[in-house]
Amino acid sequence: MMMMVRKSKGLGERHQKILEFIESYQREYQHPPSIREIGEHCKISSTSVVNYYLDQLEKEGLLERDRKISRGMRLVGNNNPLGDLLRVPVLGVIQAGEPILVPDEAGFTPEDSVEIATSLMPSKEKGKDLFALKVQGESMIDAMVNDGDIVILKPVQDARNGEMVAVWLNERSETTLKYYYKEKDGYRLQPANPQFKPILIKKNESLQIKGKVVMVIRKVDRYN
DNA sequence: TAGCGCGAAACGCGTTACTG
DNA sequence: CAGTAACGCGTTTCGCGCTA
Repeated sequence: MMMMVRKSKGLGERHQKILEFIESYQREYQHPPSIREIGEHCKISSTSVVNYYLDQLEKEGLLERDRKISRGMRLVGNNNPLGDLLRVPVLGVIQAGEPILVPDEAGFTPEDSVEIATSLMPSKEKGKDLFALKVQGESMIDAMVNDGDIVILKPVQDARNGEMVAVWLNERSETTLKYYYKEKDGYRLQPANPQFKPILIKKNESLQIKGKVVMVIRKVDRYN
């Protein structure tokens, strides 16, 4: 006998509508909608039904849910052509110009986070506990790192010469973003902007590498 | 009859706002 | 400043109508 019933796979009208709504809501508000908001928009009067559909979408692999957190849902699959997003915490601001004092003893203050598509990442860095810093200053301008950009870093203790790193200068209580070179009598922190002089660290001063830059998110100023 | 699609309402829990 | 009321939100339970 013929049936017009939905197959167990495949999406019904409401599934589609919910997905579209989540997507557009997310674009507008930068976070997912609540169950009640979905219901309201999709003409579903009961939260249990929305939950019911979200469960199904999750089973279909179109949605990920985190039940610990309210609004804990995320679209996956073809809805995001770039692939999964990785949330990277922005731990604070780092100087790429003259190094300056930083507010707390850890060197960084938690602030915000950015999402980057894993498909854009160097594959070896995936899954590491990366962190991000907002760049202030222009000493790395020739390395395509500008004031206001965000750099993604991998936490490391050592770096090879020529790598761009975030370092903590113990004796000076300062952080800075520079190219790293180890030399006979200490370290040289080289800016990429010829207008800035390298910072020379003598052997008796200590320096702590916080991480090396694996990716740069450029800020494009469209207002001038 | 069993299972699905759906709705109403109660419930639980964390956060925010108010108040003495 | 503690106590509590209000709120936002997700989860659970129950029940109804339909159909295979």
